[in-house]
Amino acid sequence: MEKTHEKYTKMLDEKGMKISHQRIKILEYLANNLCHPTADKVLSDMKKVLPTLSKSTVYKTLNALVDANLLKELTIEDNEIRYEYNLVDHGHFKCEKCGNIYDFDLDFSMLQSDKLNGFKINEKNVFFKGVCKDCLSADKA
Amino acid sequence: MEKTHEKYTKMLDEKGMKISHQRIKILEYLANNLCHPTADKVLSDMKKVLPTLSKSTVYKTLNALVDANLLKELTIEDNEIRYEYNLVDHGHFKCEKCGNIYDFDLDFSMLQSDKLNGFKINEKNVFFKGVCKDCLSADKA
DNA sequence: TTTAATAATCGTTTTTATTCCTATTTAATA
DNA sequence: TATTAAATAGGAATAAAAACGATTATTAAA
Ligand SMILES: [Mn+2]
Ligand SMILES: [Mn+2]
Ligand SMILES: [Zn+2]
Ligand SMILES: [Zn+2]
Repeated sequence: MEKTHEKYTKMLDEKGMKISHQRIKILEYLANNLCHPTADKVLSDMKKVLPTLSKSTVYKTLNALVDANLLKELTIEDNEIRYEYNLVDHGHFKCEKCGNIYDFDLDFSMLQSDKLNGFKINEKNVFFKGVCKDCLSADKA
Repeated sequence: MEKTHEKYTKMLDEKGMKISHQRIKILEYLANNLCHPTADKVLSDMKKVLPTLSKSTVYKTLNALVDANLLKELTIEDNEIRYEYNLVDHGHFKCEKCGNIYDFDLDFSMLQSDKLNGFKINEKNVFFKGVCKDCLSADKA
């Protein structure tokens, strides 16, 4: 219990962030929930454990963790920001039926264009939309 | 004048959409403004020509044109939907300094992953973020 | 351990993009 | 031209995210 918290305490500390109970718990939540949750899902799930946790703290903390490069922000749909703990480059697939977001590996070095010569590229994003395997086979039945 | 409108009238007609002055003008605007404008920019620019044009008409029309596959929707940032007339697959680069969005060509057939075998892919999106050439050279000065 | 300074949290309010509502107007068609 | 069905205008409603300010927690020094 204390042991696992030490990990997140250290992560926050290394980024020069003040250690708070909420920050440790939110970071731990993201590490254990790799489903790309929205701020709202983070809040509603964590209220069960931290009943006094506020919406504004969740938003502010998630943004702070993104700024510190401890989390990444995903904008697949326009109406929701999603967060993820996995910082390794990978692509995303969102199923239009079930709404699940799937990770997939991709060689990001292949993604280049002569038109961007002289540009400083800080971030590469790849996302697909469609229907996932499970939903396709469910349709046949 | 009439001649150019015939083009957009035909495009709407072929999709089974009712022809209206607003729809023709909005489609024409998107064709002539390949800068990936937001609904708000479409409205404010077009108010100069159509002063009675309403917000709700712009939103409803843009959505209808996307549904009819006459426009494509871009979600690069979470807080704004952008629209574009160019339906050919291409990547996008958003400059974090000036906010400009640049198009670039890319071989989309290269984008695949074994993990997505059996998935139905309807849409592929690629966007980068960083600093554009112009902003970089402006920084040196 | 106490204290003081600083930063985070909470609860609320504000902002803003988008959608919804409906009376009125416009377009399609017979 | 008259009928009908759909689109528009204008404003109200919605909801995610950010801003605000009082309170509380964290940190580091006394
Ligand atoms: Mn992911
Ligand atoms: Mn484009
Ligand atoms: Zn699915
Ligand atoms: Zn720039």
